[in-house]
Amino acid sequence: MAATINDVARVAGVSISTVSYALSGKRPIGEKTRQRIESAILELQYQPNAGARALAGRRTYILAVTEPLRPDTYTPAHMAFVLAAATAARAYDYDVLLLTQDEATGGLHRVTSSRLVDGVIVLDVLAEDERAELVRSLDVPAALVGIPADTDGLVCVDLDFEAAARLAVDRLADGGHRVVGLLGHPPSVYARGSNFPLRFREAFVTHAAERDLEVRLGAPERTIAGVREAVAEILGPDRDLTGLVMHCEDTIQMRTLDVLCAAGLRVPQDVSVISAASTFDTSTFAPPLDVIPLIPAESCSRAVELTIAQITGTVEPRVELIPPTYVDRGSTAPRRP
Amino acid sequence: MAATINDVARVAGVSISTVSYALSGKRPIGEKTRQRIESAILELQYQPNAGARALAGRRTYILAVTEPLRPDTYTPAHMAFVLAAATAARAYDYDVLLLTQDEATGGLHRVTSSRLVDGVIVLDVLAEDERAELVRSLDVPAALVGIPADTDGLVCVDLDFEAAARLAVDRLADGGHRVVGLLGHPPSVYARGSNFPLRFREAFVTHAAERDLEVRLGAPERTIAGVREAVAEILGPDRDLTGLVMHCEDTIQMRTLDVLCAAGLRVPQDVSVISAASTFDTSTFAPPLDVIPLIPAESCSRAVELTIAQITGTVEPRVELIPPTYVDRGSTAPRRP
DNA sequence: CTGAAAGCGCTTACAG
DNA sequence: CTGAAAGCGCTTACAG
Repeated sequence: MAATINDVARVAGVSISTVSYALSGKRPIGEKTRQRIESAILELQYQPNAGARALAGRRTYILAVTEPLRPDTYTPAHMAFVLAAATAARAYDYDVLLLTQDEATGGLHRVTSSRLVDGVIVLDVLAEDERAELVRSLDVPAALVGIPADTDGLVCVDLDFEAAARLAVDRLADGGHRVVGLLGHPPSVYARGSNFPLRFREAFVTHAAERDLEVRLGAPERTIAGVREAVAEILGPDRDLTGLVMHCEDTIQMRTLDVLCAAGLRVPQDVSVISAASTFDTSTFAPPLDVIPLIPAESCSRAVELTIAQITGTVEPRVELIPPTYVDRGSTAPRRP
Repeated sequence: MAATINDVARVAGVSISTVSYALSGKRPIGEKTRQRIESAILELQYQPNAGARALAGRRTYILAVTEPLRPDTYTPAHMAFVLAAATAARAYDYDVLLLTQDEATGGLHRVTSSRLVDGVIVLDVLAEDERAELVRSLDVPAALVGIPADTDGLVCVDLDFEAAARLAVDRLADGGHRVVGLLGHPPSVYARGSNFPLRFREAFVTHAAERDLEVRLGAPERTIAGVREAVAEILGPDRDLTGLVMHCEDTIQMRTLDVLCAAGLRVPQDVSVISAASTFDTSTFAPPLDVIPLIPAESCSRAVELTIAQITGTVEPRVELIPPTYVDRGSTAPRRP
């Protein structure tokens, strides 16, 4: 039914190897020849057979993307990464095979050893992640978006969460704030061993100490009551807190702003607020928030790049940290006496 | 490097065709033979090469899943469908190739005509959806989850949203409620041409008229202010509304409950509330809500089933509507005089 | 600049 | 119940 390379060769009056080389560009083709091949391809609507190409070329042009999507996972952010990975892959003419939960390791094993995929992108990496182990032992082209506890032999890419935390602290300290708070993820997220919330929190505490700030930590549940409670606690009985950093889901951030507003606290006049390592758009919040963005496209396209580099050559194991940037939207101000 | 079927055959002392048949089960194998083959496979850690299998067997065991993930799309719900499709596919030993936005039609064309995939699952179908056209003209095994305006020649599966709307209306009407409201999606969702919100709303209005109810419609924005405004409007100046159906995102539903609570209205004593066609868990809401669930696993596994049936045989074009069910959690009560 | 041919690793009639 | 062999549709040395 579908046209094959033989059909194209016949119609163009050349050999199939010439057609193949014309397609891959791996050797020079005469001008008239290339024209004849091109029109034959158009005429026949030829599309190379993926299976044959994979078998002969030892390359499927498919990348596995594993994203466990665990319960309690914050879907929009994780999906943003899946999407970014897919988009980045397409930019290199790769397709993406989606591997989810139950398949975390079994599926990875299956698709790599059957050569269904040329490489692997690992998303939502835990500090202790069996997928990291597997990738290491499988010795397959791969990149992790996130940093496991043991990075030995692995290629990892991530936002520099420690630097992001320091950036937020410095912004507040430089503004003269003395008492600052961190509103983090729900407790279960820290318990699960997701590594970046911990990395952020530790760096936050450490650097705040270095800058001589008093630090208060909150880990609110998603409910309105949970947020209200955490905010009240972090503000303190005297409401002496004047700097607030939020490293959590958009729902919690929006609710926090609701709560501050209801409490009669103005941003930034009474409290300076920074949204840290956020994947969502804080410019539509009321008020718009200063943000240190976490850009999925950035880490994912680098991860794809490094994976493909491994497919076509060699890449030294490494941990690449992406430097954070600060976007000012007027939600911070110097502390008022 | 990796073991091939030839290695297995050699180690087991049989021909490669016997190994192949042992693997596929397409012809009976002697007991001792099967044992020898099995242990050879284990010993060599043999995994059939996907490319070779695709080429010779004309089957890749991959399904394309297209989910545009448009801006303004409600990610968690859509992801739930992608996940459900992936899970359902794996149950049939199929993998899933993820096709996103820009690739809506171009990608579909590419992966089907290169025989990269055996079939297609189309998610988040619009009333006018170019993917529906494409699937029709490509004549590839496919199923849509959702109902386009023109279903001619297509296989479609979806929750029966009309029946769901009637179910909700009947519940309220039977409880003696006379003034009922529908809190729907943000206006942009209706504008976009997503078909199920419209199907639900129309059936709601029609059936409420049949049951002699006064109907009020709201389409709030996601913000707290937007919800507050819509709820106030729907309650009416006299607050004579006693039945409320919500067909919208969880954020809006949670905020609506906040607003009702703040207004001093109790559920179900003052207002009976039903969550309709919801993919999320309403049992953790305060209060837990009666729900007519929309279960992604249901429609997706049926869609996968019908697609695979097309791959292996013939399936008549059809529109399959899944009957809704009602889960009582005590958020509705008879109207008090 | 181009072609003839081997080979990638399977599946499946065909034969016994 | 099992084997020998053709063939799936490409890529890529090898040769000219």
